[in-house]
Amino acid sequence: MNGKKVSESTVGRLSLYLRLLSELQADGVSTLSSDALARRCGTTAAQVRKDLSLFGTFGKRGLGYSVDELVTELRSILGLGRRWRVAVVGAGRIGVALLGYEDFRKQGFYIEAVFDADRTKVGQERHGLVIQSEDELEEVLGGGIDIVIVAVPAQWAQSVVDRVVSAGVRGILNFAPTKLDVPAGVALKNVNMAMELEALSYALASSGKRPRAAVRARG
Amino acid sequence: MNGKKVSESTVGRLSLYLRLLSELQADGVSTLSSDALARRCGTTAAQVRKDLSLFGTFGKRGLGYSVDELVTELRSILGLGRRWRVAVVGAGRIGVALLGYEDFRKQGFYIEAVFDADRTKVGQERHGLVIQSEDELEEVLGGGIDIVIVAVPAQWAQSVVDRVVSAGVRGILNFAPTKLDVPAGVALKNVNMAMELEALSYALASSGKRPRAAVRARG
DNA sequence: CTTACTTTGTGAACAGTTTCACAAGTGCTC
DNA sequence: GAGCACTTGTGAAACTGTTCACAAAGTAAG
Repeated sequence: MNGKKVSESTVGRLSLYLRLLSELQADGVSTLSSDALARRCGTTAAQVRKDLSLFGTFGKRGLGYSVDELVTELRSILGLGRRWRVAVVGAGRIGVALLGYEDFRKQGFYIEAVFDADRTKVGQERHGLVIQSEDELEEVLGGGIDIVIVAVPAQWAQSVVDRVVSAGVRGILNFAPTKLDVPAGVALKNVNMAMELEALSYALASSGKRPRAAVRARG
Repeated sequence: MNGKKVSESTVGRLSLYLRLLSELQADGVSTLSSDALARRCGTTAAQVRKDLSLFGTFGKRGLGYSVDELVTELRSILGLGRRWRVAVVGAGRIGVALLGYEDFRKQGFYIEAVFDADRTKVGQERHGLVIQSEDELEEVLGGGIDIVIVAVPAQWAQSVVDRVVSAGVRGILNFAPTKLDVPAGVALKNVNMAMELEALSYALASSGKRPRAAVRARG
């Protein structure tokens, strides 16, 4: 492994590679070229090789990559070799939908707590978890939660994030449609569905005006 | 407006600007400099001006931008001056959660139909919409649906997309954690929550090893 | 009207990412 | 083991997106 910096897009592609390789592994495929992987991920062979080369030398010339080995390496690179303890703040529609999302658990992300500010919800059960009061946020998060998913209305998101950060959490996934500030050293990712719809709106509206404005998102 | 190409990141920022400006407009702010806007959006003044300059000349030198005017312009640029007719395919947890998401409707995205392959769900009501059979997909979509949100399990997503595209829909928002192919001329956007979590995992895992690996997502 | 100050719009410089192109390594066959 | 077909890893080139820096244009005050 060399010490070059790794871009966000590279990390995104690594996730994609891993997902695909896991499927192939289940299908019993043992070896794969960068070209075959690239084709299935909608990228190029050179891109695949560059991405992987940031972390080491995993391929065999003339042969390609061992699927098993690459799955192992990618899981290690992405930090998926361990159990990540996750909490959800906000037991609204989105927050609750995430509680039951099996894909998270499959990759080692275990949702262990869910909070809501609404006293009438506190104590109720959702997908096997009892909704806790936001008053208990600091106490519970301090017990070793790694990642918090923020699914509260936009106007409260920043204050929730501030509390979460001061409770020592260093990874945040934000679903509130607003820009959040976190101190350096805290990783923040945003899922903004309204923004994606607006991007579609833009693509559709402008493709009507300009002759060729096809937009294809990566992976 | 000049004919330069507009990057995905620019479009994303335009959404952000619009959201912020709408808030300021509600607060009665009438005028704003690129620097003030940039600061609130986590970008730079030059970036704001470059983004806007792709579409026209909206500012007044020495003064800044009129909030009202810019809101109008951005809505027009993003194609938000109209009602977009949306359908959701997949009435699972995520699909149903989206039906009740008020933010969509606020920006002009109206969810008018929801489909599921599960016969036992068909006919049931969710958030005021009756779940329809996927057999009716082509017929209903042909009635003028602009955008389809795909919220089905990954292994069925591609076949749903193929049907949706051949029904004439040209905008797709995909929540299935898989890479989809669409023909040129169809706009596809992906929301991949598992991938975002993996990016957090990467950031957290590697910040433990390397001295300074703070990751701050834009927006 | 003139001066001082503010802010835009944009060409040019810079930085980051992707693609190209090819030497070097590997397996297979004869 | 020599020749052939294939594929990797990577420096260099091309491309894309961001930041800089400044002329031009506007406001405000005296």
